[in-house]
Amino acid sequence: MELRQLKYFVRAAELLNFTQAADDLYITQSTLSHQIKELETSLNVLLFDRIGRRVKLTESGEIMLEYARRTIRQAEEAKQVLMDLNNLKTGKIIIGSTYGLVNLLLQSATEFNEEFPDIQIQIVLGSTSDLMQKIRSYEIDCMLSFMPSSEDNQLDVMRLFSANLSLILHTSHPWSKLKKITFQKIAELPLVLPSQSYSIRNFLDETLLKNNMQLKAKIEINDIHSLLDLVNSKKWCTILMDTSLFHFPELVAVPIESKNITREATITFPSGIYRKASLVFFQNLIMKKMVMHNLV
Amino acid sequence: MELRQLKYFVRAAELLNFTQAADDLYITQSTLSHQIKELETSLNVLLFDRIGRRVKLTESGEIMLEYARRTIRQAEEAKQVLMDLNNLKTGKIIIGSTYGLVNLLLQSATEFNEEFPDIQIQIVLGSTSDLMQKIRSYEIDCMLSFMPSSEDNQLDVMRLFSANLSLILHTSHPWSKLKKITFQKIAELPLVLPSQSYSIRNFLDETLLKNNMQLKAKIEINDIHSLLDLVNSKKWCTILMDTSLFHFPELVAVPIESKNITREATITFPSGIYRKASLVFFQNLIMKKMVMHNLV
DNA sequence: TATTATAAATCGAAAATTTCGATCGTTTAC
DNA sequence: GTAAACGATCGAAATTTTCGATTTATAATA
Repeated sequence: MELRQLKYFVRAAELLNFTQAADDLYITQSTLSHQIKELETSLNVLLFDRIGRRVKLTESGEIMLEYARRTIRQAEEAKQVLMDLNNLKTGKIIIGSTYGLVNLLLQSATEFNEEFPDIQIQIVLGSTSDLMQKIRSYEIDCMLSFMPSSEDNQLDVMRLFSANLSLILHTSHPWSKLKKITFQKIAELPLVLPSQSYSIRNFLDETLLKNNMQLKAKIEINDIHSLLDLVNSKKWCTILMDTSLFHFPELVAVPIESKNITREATITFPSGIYRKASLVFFQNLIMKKMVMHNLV
Repeated sequence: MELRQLKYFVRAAELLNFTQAADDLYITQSTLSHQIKELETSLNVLLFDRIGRRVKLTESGEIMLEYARRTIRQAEEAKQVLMDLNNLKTGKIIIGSTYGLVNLLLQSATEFNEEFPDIQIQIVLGSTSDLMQKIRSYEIDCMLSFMPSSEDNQLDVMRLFSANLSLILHTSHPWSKLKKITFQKIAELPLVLPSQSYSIRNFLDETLLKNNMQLKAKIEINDIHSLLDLVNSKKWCTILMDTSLFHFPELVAVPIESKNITREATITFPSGIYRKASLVFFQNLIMKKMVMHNLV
């Protein structure tokens, strides 16, 4: 058993397709096939069921996948600790985010880069559940998301700030000074809404359902920035979390009058494993930003 | 970085002598030298200080040693879990013991072998501190010892039974029916004592010191069984924990009247890591034996 | 049902890596 | 000052890994 073989195995187990996995690993399919077999021989166990031309993990394979990841992780942690020890500010951090928080993330990423110009920041957008799965398999270092405080003790979830479902208006709009607003009133306005691919949209739809309300969007769009551009043009309004307004000084958020319009933004790490220096810095950066914006 | 290199590194770090380590690993010194250098290159860090013809670990090396062991351990755990899953009752368990408990261990070993004839039992005798160090570096699977309940949360210590410092006599001796006896009285008897290499002897000496007492042994011997043979010949007495009497039906233990004559026998595992099926069986065996002998 | 496309296994050769044995250069011990 | 001990280095040998081509089996399609 060698780390190389474990890495090959993990990728093959993830893709369940030797050809693709081999491409991904920049080796040939024959090499992968051979090395998997070698690993199986050394463990004296079959890791894959070869059913015809397709493969699936055996029970042993499922278990081995977990241990293989842990072993690789342990080795990478060793390397990272040594790098931190030597104050080597190089490498990469991979940060997951839901669409609703990518705005916040991008700002922090810029500041991060000023401190660590040689550390690459890789951003992975996805749904909360996508990202949680990636955290578990160590594919991302941390994630930003709106999340119901989960009881999973494999995850280290920290609260960042509360966000309220709000009507987003241009300051020139007569209602922009309101302290709050009802769904009934909103129904009168020309609405642009984010498309279903955003979790905010699901949250809005659920909230409407609970309130026995309906809202029809005149326009749907799958890019928050473009959406806000539209609102900025004074012709439209939208509904977003009030914290999505970074960089639009002429827009205001009016909280909606209803129950359960609050969501908690969180940053999540896999728990119990070494947190590299750069990642700790990133975490502090994000949290400091929260304080600065009085969002806490 | 490969597991092979980590294994080479760990052995070299333990022996701090490449030539010896290479012998131990059944490779040549040149191979070891080369592979260590390869590892250092891949980590971009020096693991050893080469001072003249001698080597010592760098700070990075010390840290790496810990991570290397963890990584190797994780890989071996994977293998073990798969073996357990397939009900493969083969392999090896390595059990540490202090001299005072090896008697108990040997009995259990015999029973263990009846259940798992294909699992090799390797017994490592040593002092409590020796063994604790070996537990920490995963050299032994568990250990039997008398131990003051340690607060180390890296160790999983379980109590087996209490043992009292006792005078050991032949049943024919007039004092053999006594319920207890003082050190003053014992001083009148012809004593054989275990030599300083046994922890029981240290414990006895400390207890005497606390009681402002002295005892002179006529004979000292570094083998408990031979010592008991002498006592069995009716000419001698000795002082041991009362639980050391297995297999000598004609000997009795008379507890000594004094404070702090009790020690707790314990079985200790490294905590938080997978315990293979055979080891769990061994643990149950030992604990069941305790119940059977009413030692709990 | 025959045909085609897909995917893993297998085989032999090439490439790369690991290992070895011999030797070199220091350092330590006597 | 000499000999022994030890790690580094070098080139060659052995082993392992990788590759490309081919085979085999299966699923999809005509």
